[in-house]
Amino acid sequence: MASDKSPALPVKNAGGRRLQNRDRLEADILEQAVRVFAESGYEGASIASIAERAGLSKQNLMYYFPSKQLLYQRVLDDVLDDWLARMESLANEHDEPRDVLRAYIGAKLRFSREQPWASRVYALEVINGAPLYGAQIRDRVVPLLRKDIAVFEEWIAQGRIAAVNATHLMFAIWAMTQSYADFSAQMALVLDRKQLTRKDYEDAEILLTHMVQAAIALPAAAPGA
Amino acid sequence: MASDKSPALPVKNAGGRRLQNRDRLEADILEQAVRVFAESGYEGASIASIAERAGLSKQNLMYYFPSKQLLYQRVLDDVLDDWLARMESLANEHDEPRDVLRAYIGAKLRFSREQPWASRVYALEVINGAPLYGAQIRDRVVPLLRKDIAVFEEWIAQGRIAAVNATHLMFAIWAMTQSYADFSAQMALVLDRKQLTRKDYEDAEILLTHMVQAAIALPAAAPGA
DNA sequence: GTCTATATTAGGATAGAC
DNA sequence: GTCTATCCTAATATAGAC
Repeated sequence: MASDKSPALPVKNAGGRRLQNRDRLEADILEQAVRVFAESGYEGASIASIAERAGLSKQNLMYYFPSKQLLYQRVLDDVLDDWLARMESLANEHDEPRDVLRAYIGAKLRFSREQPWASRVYALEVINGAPLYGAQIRDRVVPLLRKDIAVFEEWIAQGRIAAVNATHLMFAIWAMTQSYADFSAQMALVLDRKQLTRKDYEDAEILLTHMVQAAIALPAAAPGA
Repeated sequence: MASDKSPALPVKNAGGRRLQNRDRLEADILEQAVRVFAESGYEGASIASIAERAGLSKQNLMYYFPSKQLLYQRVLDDVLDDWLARMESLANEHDEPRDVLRAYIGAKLRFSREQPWASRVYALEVINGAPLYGAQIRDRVVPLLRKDIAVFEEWIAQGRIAAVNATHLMFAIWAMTQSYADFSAQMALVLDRKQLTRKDYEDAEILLTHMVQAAIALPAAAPGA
């Protein structure tokens, strides 16, 4: 009975895990880390819970990621990499504003649906005032948003869309699409489901596209001009 | 210099504080608690940091709020009380849909501006899946949202607004207004300010009102109908 | 190069002093 | 009724074993 409560199970870790290469193991850790950080926030998340889900000891995890903060920043780096890769193909001079915006909303919504943990980790960091990742946001996200806003303003100057506040329009698009990851729990309660369905995302895309397109629609041109 | 590093300062607490009545002291604690929870999340917030800001020891704080979870729930209760008091005066059968929506957006934006910590604490809870407050959200928030959505649907049935998806329209309004508290850090970075100004909120209100009103505008009626 | 035993601090909570 | 000294667990991180 003395061995009954033996802590930390010196069970030798079965030997199989350690044979997979480092990259693979790091990927496993990061996959669990993004979920745990999304569920509890940076300070609430514990190395132990991440390690447990990834199937190794917390001390072992810290061999691969020497500190909690480094792990967290790596998680956010990956979140941004994924998001930027999806979004940068848009907002070119491109075709019609309507089509560009439809594609933009679709891509952002898809990210919320396919990577809800990533969206939430990012949102948590921003809500908390970006204490640990503000510099990266300033360097990698803000320039992109500014570039998109400049595109809107160009369209306005060319008379292709209505003269709305381009900055706040961008904020609105970001907020509406982001909320389908961040606020999905409340949405599911309103819709009386366990979680949002594919159909819900389709309905969302239709409404959001309609809202943005209605907002930028030029007033019906006076026929005689 | 030996006293230089004395921990915990057994300074007798000055005697003045304890003379104020319990209600006043609880209000002080709650005011600091909402800030700390907003900055660090539930698990990240520590009793010690809340107590320190409120000017008492953590053990003493726990005399007034016996557990962290009770303090947290009390904070969220107060957040909801404040929010509900501001919102329930709206969404009556009321005048024109345009005016009702303008007032609704204005009130929700004002809450984001005046009570950013309250908004953020609530948002953090929802993002984390509402593990500690889901029942209250279901009982107190969801019915209100459903009622508002039903009002939209009534308007649609009466042909007073365009036939949009009322549920997602409500989600969009919530997301856009909420984001001026939750994402203000990122917005400030984009706008290159330390924090959002009154003018920013005015610009926001104009754009959001325009977006929603454009979305619900009836297609230009055929003149001869 | 990979993993584990150990140190150290800070967390929430209780029992007891005033 | 109000506040404080103390307990115990769990957190991150390091030093050292294999």
